[in-house]
Amino acid sequence: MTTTPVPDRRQQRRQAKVAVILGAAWTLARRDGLAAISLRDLADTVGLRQPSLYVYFDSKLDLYDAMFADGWRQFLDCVRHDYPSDPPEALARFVGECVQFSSDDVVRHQLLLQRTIPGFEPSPKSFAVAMEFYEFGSGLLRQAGVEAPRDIDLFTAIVNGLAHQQVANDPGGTRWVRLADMTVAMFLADVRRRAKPGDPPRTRRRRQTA
Amino acid sequence: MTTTPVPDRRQQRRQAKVAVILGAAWTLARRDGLAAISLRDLADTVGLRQPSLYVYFDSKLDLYDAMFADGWRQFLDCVRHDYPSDPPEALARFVGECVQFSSDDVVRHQLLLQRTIPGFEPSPKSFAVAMEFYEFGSGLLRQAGVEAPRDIDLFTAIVNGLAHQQVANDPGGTRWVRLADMTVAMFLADVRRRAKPGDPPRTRRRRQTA
DNA sequence: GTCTATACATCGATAGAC
DNA sequence: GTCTATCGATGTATAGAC
Repeated sequence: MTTTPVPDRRQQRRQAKVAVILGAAWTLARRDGLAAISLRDLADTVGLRQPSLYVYFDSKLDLYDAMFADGWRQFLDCVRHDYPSDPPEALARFVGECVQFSSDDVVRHQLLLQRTIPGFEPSPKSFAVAMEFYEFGSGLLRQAGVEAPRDIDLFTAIVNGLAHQQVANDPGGTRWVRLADMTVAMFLADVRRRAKPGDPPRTRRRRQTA
Repeated sequence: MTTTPVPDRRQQRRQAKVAVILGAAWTLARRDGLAAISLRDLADTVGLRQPSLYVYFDSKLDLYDAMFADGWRQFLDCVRHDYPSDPPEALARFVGECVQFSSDDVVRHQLLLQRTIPGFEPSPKSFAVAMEFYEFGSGLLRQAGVEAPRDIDLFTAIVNGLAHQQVANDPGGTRWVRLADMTVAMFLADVRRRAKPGDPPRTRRRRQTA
């Protein structure tokens, strides 16, 4: 969505080529490691010479930035669907899919959730995609009755922890994915337990749009 | 502990120099990023020429391996002390210190707990130090009545999650460190709740030595 | 052990022709 | 937009003097 009312053909061709390059970059990253991507390898893969990549990306860090946004879009596409009407059930489903998503691609998980590339900082535009994901997850949490910042912090830590352990110790498997339901139940029970004394009526906000 | 009964002076001098180099390597890693360490920079810092580093390390990956073992030793030194006699209390203290330790040095946390350096795999000797830490933590867990592999998996995920969020979103702060007590209480309550029906008498093992 | 010197392959990045 | 040519820096490694 730029300000151009009719995105012309060149822009479309360009974006299509960018998508091809990004796909090749992910493949190379999975093969050699995220930090070990070679721009010459990448150029070869897509039938270009190395300097020609600079037509599409200002630098290698700019390539990482595009991959960062691309990865969070994949994440959003993965979890944005219909959920069970029962909020706790929906939350458990969401957590399981998050952990599975990380497990499915280790280097993607590294780029999105760990900060390991020296000098890389996501641009505001790319970071906005990550925030969109965060807002979506916050909506599911809210519907399950979780709104305190402290509880949200704890929740993000738990989900990240499951994903991290899955990626680090059982990549491609389901050892921690399988703990999602049990973990969400533990978390929600604890939130309710701590909210019991007094139990002030929660301030209902307007429903989320996501 | 080598097989040499009396480690001679040269070995001591050598190990002292290795320690100096490692210290400089950590400093450079904190400044430039873990993957961005330059062996020429490192040599300059300790008053050596680049080829001379090869007297102490076989390669750059071998340097990372030494840093890996060094970091886990630091971790062990940090958490190996007297603990409250109450096991849940001890466990909470332990978790808080783990998260704080990660928060204190982001690149150290990256090297020890994330696998981000392409091609780096800890040697068996270095990995043994990490296992020693794991055994120590398992001992504290066992004393708190946690022995099921599933519960241990969940616990490691939770601790890692707190540490990761602390490092990624509030480096050097205490935002997730402060959640340690509450989180351990939540975890132990859930373990007890799930163990309630039947409650088979736990097989008591001999007390840990650590 | 440490140095000088050198070699090689690879990397990100830039200049300028077409 | 794509290319050739080139740059400086890097990691790795070796030879040989002291």
